[in-house]
Amino acid sequence: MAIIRNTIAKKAVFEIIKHNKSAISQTEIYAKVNNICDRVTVYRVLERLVKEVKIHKIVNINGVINYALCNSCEHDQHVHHDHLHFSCTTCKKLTCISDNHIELNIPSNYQVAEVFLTVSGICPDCLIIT
Amino acid sequence: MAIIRNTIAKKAVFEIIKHNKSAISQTEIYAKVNNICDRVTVYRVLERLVKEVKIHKIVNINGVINYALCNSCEHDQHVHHDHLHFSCTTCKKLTCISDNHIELNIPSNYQVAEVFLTVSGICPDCLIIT
DNA sequence: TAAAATTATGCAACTTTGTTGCGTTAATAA
DNA sequence: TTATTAACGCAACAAAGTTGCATAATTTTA
Repeated sequence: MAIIRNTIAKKAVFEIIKHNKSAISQTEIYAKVNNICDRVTVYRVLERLVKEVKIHKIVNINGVINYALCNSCEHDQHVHHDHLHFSCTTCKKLTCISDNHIELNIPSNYQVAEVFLTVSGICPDCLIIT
Repeated sequence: MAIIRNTIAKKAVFEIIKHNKSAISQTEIYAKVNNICDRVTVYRVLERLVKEVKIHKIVNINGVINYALCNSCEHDQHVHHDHLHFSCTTCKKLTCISDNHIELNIPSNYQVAEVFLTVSGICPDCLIIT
């Protein structure tokens, strides 16, 4: 059984994700770590944090993978995250929106694991600029 | 005003997407065109088909962009596709599921454009194998 | 507390996916 | 049938992600 260590790089990456108001990509995270570690390390740290369920992956509408720790699921460890993600087409930011319980109508021969609900459009910040 | 031509490559790509039972990626499409055209051409054809609203893009839960013409929206040209996509974690296939009208609860300061609803899990084909 | 074990890192090299420029080919309209 | 120009192929490039391996750092244990 592998013991996961709490290294400097891991702490830094986690803090960046924690304090970022929207979900953030590997590229953006690497730009923020200020060369305290290698590009590859960021990938490996993210992988470990996901495995530990400290953060989770969210795919943007353009296919970019973002990482976030969602406020709405901080209190419990549910695998099911049926909250909503807002993907801004202007600034490309991905934001977590409060819980949105939805009723699904999926054929019984499909085994559902997770529900991903993403809405595209323009976020409040970008609407102000316009 | 540019006139869009109906070329051999375009017809081939369209046929592949049309006859594939699940959404398909550029890589998979290129593998199927059997060298009738270049890799770059597939990218450009897909771009044109999306612009013509003959096919549309769907992002898989792992960030892979897939293309499909959804049965549920063949009859009308609605920009809003609020049907559901099932993303199989075993075979990685992305399938369109029948319409699933959902009620959303999004703050009024967000301007909604499109709704993307993707469910991950195991598809019927993979369940049989297990 | 020093040595052994093992987790994590850096670096280099590589793969995959997607993009761009430009000269050439081919589809369509006249 | 020719002229126009959209579409293509090719080469080169860029971005994103992965892998192998030697080294560094941390933890265990003796």
